[in-house]
Amino acid sequence: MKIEQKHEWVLTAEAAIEIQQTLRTEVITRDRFGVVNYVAGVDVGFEADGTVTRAAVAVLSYPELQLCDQAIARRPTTFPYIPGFLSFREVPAVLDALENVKIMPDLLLCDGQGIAHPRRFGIACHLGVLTNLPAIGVAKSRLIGKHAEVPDKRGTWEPLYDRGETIGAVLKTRPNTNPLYISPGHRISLETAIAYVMGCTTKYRLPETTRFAHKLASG
DNA sequence: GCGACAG
DNA sequence: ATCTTGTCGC
Repeated sequence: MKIEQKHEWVLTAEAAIEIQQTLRTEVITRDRFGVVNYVAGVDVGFEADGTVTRAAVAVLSYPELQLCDQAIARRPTTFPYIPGFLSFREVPAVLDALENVKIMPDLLLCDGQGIAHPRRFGIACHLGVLTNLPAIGVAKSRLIGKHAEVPDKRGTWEPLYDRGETIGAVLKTRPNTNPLYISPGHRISLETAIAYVMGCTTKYRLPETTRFAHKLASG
């Protein structure tokens, strides 16, 4: 897959904010996709004291969740971890990995937030807009927003609010474990995003897509 | 000014 | 993210 380069990756914090505010206007939070035959999990790890970024993409069949394709890419780390700017650190390597995938996924499950972000442009939005693929933000912890406590039962969820709007959902994918923070990344609604995350999750807290991608990105 | 803060 | 064994709880 060829990916259009919409902007530079070597930037100042001010330039990064400008890019987020520009690209956020392209984010679509309604369902704009057809049949989903393949879902992909995306994850990133680091090597050599963090100087090398390693991205992994795992493509699974849906709804069977069998691993069908995978790709890994390495790239020098050029951006530090700053809350609110995670995509500038991880996306370049992920795009490299996506270009090496043979089976193009119909949906992306990303580690991190979608619109549940200070400027409504988390890593799932950034990846979705640059690839034009439907994307969901699946985070293991909260970046922003408030929510009620989630009942301890698989499948239950509570809305995540910020500044008067619903920006995501706090979803219990498994009893006795911390919930996941789900938010639309691109071309998908919150309700549909929740349904697909549940559809990709079996007996563990994390979706199978994320679990496969994590194995690849870690060793 | 004082905390909070995806991976 | 990463450094890392055993251990607590369903």
